Amino acid sequence: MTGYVPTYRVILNDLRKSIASGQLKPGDKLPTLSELADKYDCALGTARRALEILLETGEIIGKQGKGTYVAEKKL
Amino acid sequence: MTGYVPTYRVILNDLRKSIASGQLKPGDKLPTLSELADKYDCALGTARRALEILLETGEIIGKQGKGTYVAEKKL
DNA sequence: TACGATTTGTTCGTATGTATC
DNA sequence: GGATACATACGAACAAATCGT
Repeated sequence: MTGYVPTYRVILNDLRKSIASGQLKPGDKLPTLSELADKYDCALGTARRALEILLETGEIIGKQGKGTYVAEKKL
Repeated sequence: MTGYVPTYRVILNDLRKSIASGQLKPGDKLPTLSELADKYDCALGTARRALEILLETGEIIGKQGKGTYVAEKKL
């Protein structure tokens, strides 16, 4: 089984793994939407969906015109 | 000022208010995507965006082919 | 059993706006 | 002004699950 995993979930999991492992540290800039879409061979909207969840949960911070960054750890 | 509020945020806030006020109780069925899109005069995708956030945060539960329901309060 | 209608779930494409560099 | 990048919104297509006939 293992089931089907939607693309946006794959991206979401990968990013969370990168943050948890310290590969991406607080303040670090994440790949752009274009880079993610290219890496996972998906549409921009699909890549964005992963980021939207991380944004909503406060795990990353989006800065218009600049990029998205790993949020500072909150206690 | 007062700032612009995106449509999906308006829907999100309204639904959260309905849940917090008890107007929508745990187990209750939420309006369908079509109904929300109709009520707020927006596209299905925009209405869905509000629900996706509530789904991600566990505030509601989606059941394919049936509808979306207010989640049981967790302790 | 089979079919259609309904509803949620995923993905794509496009357009426009806003902010930064 | 132009290029880059995030933010919102629309439309469309298809899959999967459910329900009623």
